[in-house]
Amino acid sequence: MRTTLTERQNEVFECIRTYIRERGKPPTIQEMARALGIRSTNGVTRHLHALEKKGYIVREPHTARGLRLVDAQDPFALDDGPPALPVVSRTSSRRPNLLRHRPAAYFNVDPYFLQKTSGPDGCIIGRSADDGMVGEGIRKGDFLLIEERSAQQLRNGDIAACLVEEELRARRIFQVRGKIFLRVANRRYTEEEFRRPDPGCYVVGRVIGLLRRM
Amino acid sequence: MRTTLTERQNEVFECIRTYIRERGKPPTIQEMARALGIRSTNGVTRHLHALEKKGYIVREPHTARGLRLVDAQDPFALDDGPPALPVVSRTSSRRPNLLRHRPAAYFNVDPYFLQKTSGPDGCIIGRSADDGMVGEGIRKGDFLLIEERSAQQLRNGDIAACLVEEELRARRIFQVRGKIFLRVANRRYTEEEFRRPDPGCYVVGRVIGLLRRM
DNA sequence: GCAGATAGTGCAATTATATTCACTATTTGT
DNA sequence: ACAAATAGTGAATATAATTGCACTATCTGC
Repeated sequence: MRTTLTERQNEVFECIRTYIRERGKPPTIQEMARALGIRSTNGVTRHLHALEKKGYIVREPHTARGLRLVDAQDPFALDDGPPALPVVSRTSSRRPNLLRHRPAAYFNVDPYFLQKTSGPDGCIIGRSADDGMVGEGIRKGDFLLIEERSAQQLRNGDIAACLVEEELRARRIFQVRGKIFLRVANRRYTEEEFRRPDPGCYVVGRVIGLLRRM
Repeated sequence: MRTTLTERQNEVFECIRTYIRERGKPPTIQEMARALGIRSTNGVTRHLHALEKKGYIVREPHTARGLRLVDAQDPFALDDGPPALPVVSRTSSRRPNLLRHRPAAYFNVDPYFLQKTSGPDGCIIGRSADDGMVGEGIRKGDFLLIEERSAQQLRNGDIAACLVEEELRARRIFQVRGKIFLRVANRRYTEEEFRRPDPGCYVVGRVIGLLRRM
């Protein structure tokens, strides 16, 4: 049924996804335990049960690395085509200039969704990395239409797309006295706070639309 | 290095590749033995040594499924252009044949969002008339990508787009004994129930995607 | 004829990995 | 106030998987 994930469960999921992308195979339970700072393999097992019940992974009992992401062909291969917006690939908040560097794909987006903006040039697409904004209808995996803007250009209460380390997150942004607050719309997640120039948080821009495949 | 493979070695390599494509992780040595009709794991190990020495795989000693193809990448892409889908205007459930009659607009939708379907021909766009599915991330005013299907073609639990009188609603559909149940994901809304041929309710199809302007 | 690559069998030793149980603690929904 | 979901520790156990050794057999080029 694909219910939403808790913050911790999302970390587990991302840990698996990262591992697969980097090493070409799913992690073992102990490797996950190490990566997540959990000292008991059973702790991880519980998370896996939860992820499986919620439909994010499929498990194959009694087999090493017996684990598959349901998300499936996530590396949506590079399809070229007519003018379109770049779908940014995973980028670190510490290297924001790489954002447009090597897009994972390009999506055709109808101009209707780009109204009010300066046009398609200043827009990119990114993928929501967690469920922090389910309360506002933004789910993990949704493609966010982002109008690139610096933090200074955003107003308090805008929905911003931010890179927090390796994750792209949609959040309501509030900026007060040199601090950035990223407010969530999901009780299982917590508000985050950053000092203004913080390499761990890069504001990509304002979220002006959303695309979802179901 | 990359010298050429013997016929048998190529069979081993293909066996690995197939396995990874189908199961999302590399095979164990015993699984390869079984698949190749070799009765001793050591027989396979020798092949793996050969493949590694020739540069076709990388091995990670002492780890389950500790194996990676050096090659990688089998891209998939089917692509035409950006099809334009009709955005249906207000229609009554009593005149479903007017659905495609005078579209309010056309949206270009990236083929990525139409994958898994028979193509753009059977798809239309409609606008969610209420907040009955906020719990699943669908809000009033969202544009629903709808794969046109009759009620019979939908499975219980699918998210369906239905015309209820003048309103287009997204709902989880369940059909039991000649009745249609439209389940909501919002506590403020109530489940609805219809007899199968009910002019007050017309099932347009399955919701396969979502577009939102913010 | 013979070294060297190729392709196996069968078994035992040793890790790696998954599973289960008992127990604690916090948060969330009703 | 209570049940259920969430998040964990720690230890014991069973199974899955890799590795190593000894031995056989067929090719190939020189």
